[in-house]
Amino acid sequence: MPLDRSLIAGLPAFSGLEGSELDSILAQACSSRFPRNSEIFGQDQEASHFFLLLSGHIRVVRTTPDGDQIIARYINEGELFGIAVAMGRTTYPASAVAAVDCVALSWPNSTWAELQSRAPSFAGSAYQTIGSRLQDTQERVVEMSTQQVEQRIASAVLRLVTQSGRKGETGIEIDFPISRQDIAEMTGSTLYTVSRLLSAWEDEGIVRSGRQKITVTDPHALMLVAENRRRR
Amino acid sequence: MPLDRSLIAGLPAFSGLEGSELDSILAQACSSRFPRNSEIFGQDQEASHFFLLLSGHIRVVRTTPDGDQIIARYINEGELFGIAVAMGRTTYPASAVAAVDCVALSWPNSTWAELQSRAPSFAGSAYQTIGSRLQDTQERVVEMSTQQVEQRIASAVLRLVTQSGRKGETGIEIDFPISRQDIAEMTGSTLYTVSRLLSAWEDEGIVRSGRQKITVTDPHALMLVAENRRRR
DNA sequence: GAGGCAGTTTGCGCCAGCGCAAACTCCCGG
DNA sequence: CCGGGAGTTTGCGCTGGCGCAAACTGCCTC
Repeated sequence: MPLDRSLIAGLPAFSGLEGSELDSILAQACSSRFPRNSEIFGQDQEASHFFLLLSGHIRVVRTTPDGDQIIARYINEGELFGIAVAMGRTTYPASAVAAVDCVALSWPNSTWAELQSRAPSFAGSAYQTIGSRLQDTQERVVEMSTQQVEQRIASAVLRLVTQSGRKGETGIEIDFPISRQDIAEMTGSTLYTVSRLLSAWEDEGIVRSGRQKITVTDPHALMLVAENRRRR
Repeated sequence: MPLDRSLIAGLPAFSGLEGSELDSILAQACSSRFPRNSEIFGQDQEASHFFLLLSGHIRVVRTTPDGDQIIARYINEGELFGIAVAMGRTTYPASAVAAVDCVALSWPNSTWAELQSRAPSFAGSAYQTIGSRLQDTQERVVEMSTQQVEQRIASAVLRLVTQSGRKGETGIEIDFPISRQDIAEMTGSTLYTVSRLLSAWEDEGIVRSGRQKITVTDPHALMLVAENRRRR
């Protein structure tokens, strides 16, 4: 089945391209479904494709030699991922796992060079993506170096909520299942500490949370926690 | 004074370029001296130029709103830095300070687009630089999340020694002045802890260290420390 | 609707690493 | 050669956050 250009026309990665360009880019792409918890590519695997997430949420995970896992980031709808080719890498530096059922476009890496010359604005947006991920990661290093666990966890939850939030009954909720363990792996802490803090915040009326679910009821108060300015 | 192409001909960033191309790239560049401890550009400053370090060592520093400093990385001879333009940024995300007297080439950002089309392999190497910095930074996040302070500091010293090492009398030494505080800012620890560990390692015969100076006498033993495999 | 499993909560004890304070040492400039 | 300041060392006490263990809870399957 042919892919419709309306799938991608609105995305920033494709802004400034002609409709006909879009069609020819799409002609080389392939659309796939990835069920929840399936692996889209694995760490250190030969990089063969790059991807664009059409719908769903993806967890990017790095695993250390002795089995510790770290969540590098979550990918949201409309974002590029697996763009090892744009960094001149031949393997994926982390694995990508569908946090919910996902649909993604993929292109063989061999199309990168041609795409870059035919649609430089597309390549440019890939480079910008990498640049902003470098910024985010640096920011994370700064947080881990200077802030204590409570602030880091508050920041992480805020980021999740603003980037992947959905309006719910009582506040903004993270719109994919996320466990205490996941938050721990994003913040360099432990599932126990995350659980204790979420409980404490719930007592203060800042969040409501349950099994793989977090709703922020008072974002402003959570910002104060993240900045270590909350009065207790 | 005209710049000689031999300055840059050997650098990976310029591999695969004609001599005449080199000359025309150099014609747009400007060479500057930066005395030790001077600032080359400041964090959040409008990005006007990108740079190539010809000689010396540069410290890239991020400062938080409440005054904490983090060393993001050190730049060695032959490396690009300040390439905000390649990431589509308009400001420098960190400041750059000369760790020793330095000489660097600089180009106005306005030359980037032209350079990219005339010497795509040069631009490509800039993108690769950004990609590998992203990898390094992710690696640092993983270390900070999973390893304890002693291992992180050992890894940091090893990295400094392999990237900026110089053979000395009794071992390999870091060839620019570096304080306990600097190491603390690279590893998310404190100058006290760094000092204590260096003292302990000195007792074990792994390093020798003094004022702003570190010499690794037994790199293999230090690797064991970094991997948490040393027998005590 | 009855398990059962995956995820969560909470008590408890512990220790790695922080951070102050004070002393020390080395280097540099005059 | 002397003085001062920057960088370093070390003792000491404290505590944030870890990590085990055990109980609990809610969801999904059969």
